[in-house]
Amino acid sequence: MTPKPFSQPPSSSVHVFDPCLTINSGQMFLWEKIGQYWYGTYGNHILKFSESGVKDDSNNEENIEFSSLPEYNRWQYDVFRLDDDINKILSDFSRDILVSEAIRLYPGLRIMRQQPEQCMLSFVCASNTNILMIRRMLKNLSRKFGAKLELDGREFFTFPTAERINRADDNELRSCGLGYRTKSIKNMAKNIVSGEIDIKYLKSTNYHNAKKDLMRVYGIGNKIADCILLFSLEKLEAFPIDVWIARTLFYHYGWQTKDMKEPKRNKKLSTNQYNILSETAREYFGKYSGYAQQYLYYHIRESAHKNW
DNA sequence: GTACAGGCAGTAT
DNA sequence: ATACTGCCTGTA
Repeated sequence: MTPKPFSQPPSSSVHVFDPCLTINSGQMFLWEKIGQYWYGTYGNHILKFSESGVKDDSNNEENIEFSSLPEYNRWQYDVFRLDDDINKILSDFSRDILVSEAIRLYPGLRIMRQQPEQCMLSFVCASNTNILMIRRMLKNLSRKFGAKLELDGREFFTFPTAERINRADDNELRSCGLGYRTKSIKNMAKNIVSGEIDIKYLKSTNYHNAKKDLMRVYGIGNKIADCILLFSLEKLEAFPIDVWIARTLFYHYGWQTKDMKEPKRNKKLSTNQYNILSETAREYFGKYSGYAQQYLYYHIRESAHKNW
């Protein structure tokens, strides 16, 4: 399975991030727009920014108003990854036709940096379900186990800590709509509290070590581990492969592993197939493969008129 | 009623 | 290594 060579020259245009587009891309679950403001749950913080100013003066984000509760100074640098050199990252793989098309259509799309504990507890709920359902589960969890904060005369709930989830009653968790994921989130929380899952270590070690460590937890498989690594543990080479990405790798890139005749439905990727495709993607897209995945994912979902 | 939605673990071959 | 199966919940 040799990757096709790049077939387009690198793009040299300037890229400016678009927070709204980024939030809408399905990587973040607990953000909502109320009036002209976006509000997001980030661990024990509620983050807020104004939408106005993004479109009119797209060359700087100075006139976007950012705030938070409790105070988190300049959170946008962490959360919107303004520390990334986006032009360098995009030029790393923008010669690929499909990704460069996605970059042209959605130049403001980015990856957001999530709070690791929240990210782990969130994505462990994301198996075999859709984004609407994930949102519902996480909202229910926050309402039930998070702390209530008042902002702009409205109630918000922070995301529950692992410690709180760990001592939550199974039936209470289940009543949030988790179903069989109850066991998974409970195990995730337990592993975080006990220190079996050590966020500092996961951040500092390399991609493969961190992934191996994460996948020891009940409920964390290949895909969910990659999401956690990409969105919260600084592993930009992580390339999560869901059914959509798998179909794209098959139909567009022609990267079929043995027996992957038609990944239409029922045909789930085996662990081995996942690993082969994942490695192939990293070789092809480079050390920022996660960004390429995000552009691909958004593009193919939009083309399919999927609702978020 | 049936099919499907951004997987994973357990078991059998 | 791969194939098959069950699984909560909600919607079309």
